[in-house]
Amino acid sequence: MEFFFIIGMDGVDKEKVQRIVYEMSKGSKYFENEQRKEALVKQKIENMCAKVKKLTEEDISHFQMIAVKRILELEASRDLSKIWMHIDMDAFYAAVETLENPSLRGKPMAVGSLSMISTANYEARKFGVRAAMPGFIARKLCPDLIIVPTNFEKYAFYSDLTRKVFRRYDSDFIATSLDEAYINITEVCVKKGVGSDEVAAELRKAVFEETGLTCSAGVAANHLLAKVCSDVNKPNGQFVLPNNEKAIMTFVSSLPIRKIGGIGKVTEHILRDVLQINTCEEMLQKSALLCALFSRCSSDFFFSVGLGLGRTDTPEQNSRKSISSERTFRATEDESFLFQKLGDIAETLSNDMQKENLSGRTLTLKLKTASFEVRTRAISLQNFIHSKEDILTYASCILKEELPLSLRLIGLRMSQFHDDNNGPVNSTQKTITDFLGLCEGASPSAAWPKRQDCTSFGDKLEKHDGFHFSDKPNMPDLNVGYSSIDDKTAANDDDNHFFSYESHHSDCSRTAEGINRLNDSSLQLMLFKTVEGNQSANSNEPQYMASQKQGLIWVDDYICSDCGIELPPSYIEERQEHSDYHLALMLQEEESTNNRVHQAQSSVDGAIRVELGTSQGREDTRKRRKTSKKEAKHIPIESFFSKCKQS
DNA sequence: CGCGCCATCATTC
DNA sequence: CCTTGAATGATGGCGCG
Repeated sequence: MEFFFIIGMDGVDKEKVQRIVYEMSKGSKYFENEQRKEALVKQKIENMCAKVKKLTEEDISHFQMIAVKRILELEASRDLSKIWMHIDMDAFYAAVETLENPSLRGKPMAVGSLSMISTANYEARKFGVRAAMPGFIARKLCPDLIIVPTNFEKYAFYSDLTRKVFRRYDSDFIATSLDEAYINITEVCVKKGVGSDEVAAELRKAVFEETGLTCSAGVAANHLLAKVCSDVNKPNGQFVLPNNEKAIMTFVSSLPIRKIGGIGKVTEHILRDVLQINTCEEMLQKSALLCALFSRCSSDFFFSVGLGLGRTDTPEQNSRKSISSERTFRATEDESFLFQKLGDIAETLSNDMQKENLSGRTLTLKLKTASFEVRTRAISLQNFIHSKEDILTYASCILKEELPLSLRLIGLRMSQFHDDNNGPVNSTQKTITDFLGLCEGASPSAAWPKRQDCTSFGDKLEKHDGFHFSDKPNMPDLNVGYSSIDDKTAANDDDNHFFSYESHHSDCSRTAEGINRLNDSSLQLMLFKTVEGNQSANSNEPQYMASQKQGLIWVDDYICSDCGIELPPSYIEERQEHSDYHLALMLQEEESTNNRVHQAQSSVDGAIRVELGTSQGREDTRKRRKTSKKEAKHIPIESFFSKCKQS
């Protein structure tokens, strides 16, 4: 298992780097978790392979027809009329630190901490030090490494300087982070009557003169390609991909899929191992299979990649959809410590929300256990909250349900905003006409995960909701929707510190009154409790469960006798969970037939969770549900947070 | 069935 | 000092009207 792909780094002893990373990692809880996740990906890949094998000739020709049709549609939407430039600052944080402390120049150095590196300069990269690598491993790779703590104000300051330059070329340029931006230079090229290569060189020169920092530029017909191009001659270089189809197709034909924004480690792995897709070109060659295996949205994205299509428009500014705060600490079970942390997080979250005058009605608690397993629990309220007290009241309520547990991270996220200034929920909503306009502009999304606007198309104007967009697999057009994740530094100068803009929940104290306002969701929580109470009174149930566990049969040591799901013998835990699931279902049925009020049914979750809570460690309930029914295909992939970055 | 809601996963910097 | 923090979107299950 490798944590980092060592890409294009001449002079790096890859073998040695990998060995050291492995030595440092193996045996740790983190490592175990990574292995667990890897196994799940492998399983998913096997399932998909099986699915491919089962496809008949007819199936394939059927999908082939669909694929060809969609590819033609996409091709027809190609827009070569714009010239986009993507700018990526070189080792930005490290470069800024070096600028302010020239003694660092020429020495291997990284920005971050011993637990995590944000950016490494090029000297450090020679040793294999990378962003997203923990500092203690980086030190092992490069004992002389200087690690400088992050200082975001500095970076924001220099980022602003670069943006002043960008603005001169495109007043509507799109900043995607402190160190990256998309700039539409179509007009500038025309006005100055020069080629895009000259414009790029000029802009980079201006950036250097006004900031002392170097950057790399990529020029192409759309965002997706421009971004790839800016990486080609990094650092301090540029690459122009001419706006003609031939050049684009040639470029794309040998391009490894991993270079594309939106295709990460897992997707790369799946595409390679299931369909032998390594280059973007092969996305088109395997189009029928892609159609067969992936959703419309995903397969269309893959085809776009194969065609070298991407966004060509400047989306209107998207407003924030959620705000969150989280903290990692040494794993502990100490509840008073955990609740104190929760309070801290609630406070920073509340402060952050006040800065932007936000109020939300969905609160999500995020936990990471000592074994690196991530769980989230959310509640939606009827009213909008923003005060520390309110947040803490509800958050504590959810957290209690999960304890006891050894945790290494707690996080809180608020979403479903009510913005004071703009009236209820998201006024910057697109109208249907806007949506169609976007579609006519054609371009499929530059990044894969963009179907948000399709959804709001179906919605009424105000309905837009932040956290989750339900699915419409059969929307007429894929598309578009863009998250211009601008930094907090951008434009939030509203110094309105209204503590009570909605009188009825402004100064609610965290105890009595807070609890009184508990609504539906909190009611559900209460229900959990009720069930739990019943259960613990019923003390013979655990044994009953234990005896039943052996009752379930794995046909051919592989297939569940009850629902047909396939789980290899080596998946001991998963099997255990699976039988627990059936058991919980049974108990559930028993209970509901035994006069149980419909309330109990509506909290299946709670019931299942509680039962399992006593039979063994608390496990996730969703997984069980997922494995129910015919849904044997998708064992969920766990997320990786180790990255494969090069910049 | 469509929608709201929840949980998990993937991705990015 | 032993694997970050913030944000977004996709996907999919479940319950409800």
